[in-house]
Amino acid sequence: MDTMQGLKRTKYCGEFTVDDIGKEAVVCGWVQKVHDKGMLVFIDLRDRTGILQLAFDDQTDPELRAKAQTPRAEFVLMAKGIIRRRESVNKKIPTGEIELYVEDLRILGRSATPPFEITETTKVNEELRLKYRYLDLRRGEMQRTMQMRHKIVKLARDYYDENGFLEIETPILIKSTPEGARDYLVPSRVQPGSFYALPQSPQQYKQLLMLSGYDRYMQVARCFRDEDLRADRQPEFTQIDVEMSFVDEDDVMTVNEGFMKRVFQEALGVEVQTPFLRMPYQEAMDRFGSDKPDTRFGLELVDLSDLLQNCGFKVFAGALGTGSVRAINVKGGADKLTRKEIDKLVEFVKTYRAKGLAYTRLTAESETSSYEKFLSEEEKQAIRMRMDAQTGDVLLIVADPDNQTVYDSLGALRCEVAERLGLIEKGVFHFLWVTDFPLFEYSEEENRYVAKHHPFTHPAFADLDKLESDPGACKARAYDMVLNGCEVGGGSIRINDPDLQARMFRALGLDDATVQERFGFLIEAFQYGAPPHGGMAYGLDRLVMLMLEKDSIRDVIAFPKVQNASELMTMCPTPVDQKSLDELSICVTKKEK
RNA sequence: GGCCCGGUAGUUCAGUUGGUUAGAACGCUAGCCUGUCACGCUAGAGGUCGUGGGUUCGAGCCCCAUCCGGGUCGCCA
Repeated sequence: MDTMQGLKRTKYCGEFTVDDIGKEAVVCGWVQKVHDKGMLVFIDLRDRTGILQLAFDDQTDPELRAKAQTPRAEFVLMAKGIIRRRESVNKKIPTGEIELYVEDLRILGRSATPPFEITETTKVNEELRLKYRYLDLRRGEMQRTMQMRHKIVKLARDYYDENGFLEIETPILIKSTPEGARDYLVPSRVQPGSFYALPQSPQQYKQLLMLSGYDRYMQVARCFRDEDLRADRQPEFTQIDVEMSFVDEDDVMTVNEGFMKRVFQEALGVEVQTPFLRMPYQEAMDRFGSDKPDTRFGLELVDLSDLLQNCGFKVFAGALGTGSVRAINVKGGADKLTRKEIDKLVEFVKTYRAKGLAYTRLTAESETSSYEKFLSEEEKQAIRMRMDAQTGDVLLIVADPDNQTVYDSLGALRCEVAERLGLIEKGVFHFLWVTDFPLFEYSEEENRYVAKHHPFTHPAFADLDKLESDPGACKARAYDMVLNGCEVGGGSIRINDPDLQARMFRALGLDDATVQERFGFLIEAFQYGAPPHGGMAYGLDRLVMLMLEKDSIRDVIAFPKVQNASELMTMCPTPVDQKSLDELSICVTKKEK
């Protein structure tokens, strides 16, 4: 192998243009492809900017030409020569009109045959890509993704800086508070039996920073949650975390709409209209069956409950009272939604606990329905009228005594149908705020109310007197930023009154001792002049994923984890040796495998 | 923890009703080639069909278990 002694790179491969013709140049990179024609040798050299062709011909010193025939894919080369115009142009690449006519070639690194070809087009199993992530990251698509991610983070820092925000780092080793998601725990060596937690978010620290008078804070913050993974969820992820003092909802929303406008403009060249639509939670549920509605298409939910008060059909009648009967009309969907397709949708809604899916399919030839025969002519007509049912339409109905089940199943169904029917336009970005969330939700598992957002969320002013008497009816001063059916960010105005915070903890069923043990420092801090404050946090990974229209969050993270929370390259987590465990006073009782 | 999908050369895949020696393309190796760029030509190597068990005269194919990966429900203040 050679050294790079005496050579210094002049420019990246992709930066050369016809203006460089005649100039001497030194380039370095990885071998994309060798075209060995015997007397003519071409090597495509790749770096993070693109590809430049190295050329050797019959005028080249035979020894050098022979050397040029030895590199294989992914060898690391450095070459000195003269940029010249190509005899035959390759219109497919930006540097296709020029080449480097090589005078000095150095082989700086050899490569084994890679487990997969590193090209733009080769399809490779993700499992293999992740095992060899360092090779996968060489691909142009990943290079562009990482560069875009960098740009978005830089825009965040620039934007918030220009608006008076300070980036302040908060600790990674923090106190464990078992409210909410599971914590990742870190054992303390010097205090046997005690543990730190990794932060699920910098929530409490950023609130304390407001109390300390920093007024506007932001952080690109790594967060950890020990919960099961999804296509859009990783156990460690990055938040753009923002907090402001002396603000209300409008202030937080306005400054963050500004960030979206800026980042979409500068990173993607997309104009985002502000202010965003604001939609109360209940409206989002009633119209879209979701608190993060995808507003890029219609298929809105329609409540049929009032039409079926005296209905003889048990499935519908049984849903009334505690629940409801709701439907979507798939306009003109009858050709695509065949009986067989509808059967699949029936199975689909069952995953959301719906017991079934009633349908009416109206084609020019026939009208088929799973339920109309159980209804009176008046009821049937009333439904069709309300749904604006016409020939070519398909009505899909879910009835359930639990409203949440109706919302969940129909909300997911409308997205599924839109996907199958191709109703979702590419390259469009629909933002909205969902507001007026419930403050609490009832946990069947814990048999008590739990905070829907987190326990520091300020209740709506109108509901302050209902905190104890009717917690289920209390609204929160919380807001989620929703983009194309995905929650990209969320936040709230926080409680700054220690008495109100204490009432909140009591409403959550936490006794004084527990509150003191878990949140004592916070309550105490709030005795010392806490300003009104609020903020929000973005899921950076999700934002990047949506901006680049990727299907998986793993595609925008350099070294992601797979579904069982392990990393396929290093194979962590791994058992540790007994000595390490002893040092930490840890005894492992259950060993897997 | 539940449900669904997948696992066959290095890679991406095909493999009929269970039937002889498991195929293709790309990649790889060797040789040839004076403008290639999805180069071309000639020759060649390469397989524990994820793993274990079972059914059968016979299993890549059927059954059971298990591992790995993906999607999803629960979970994710």
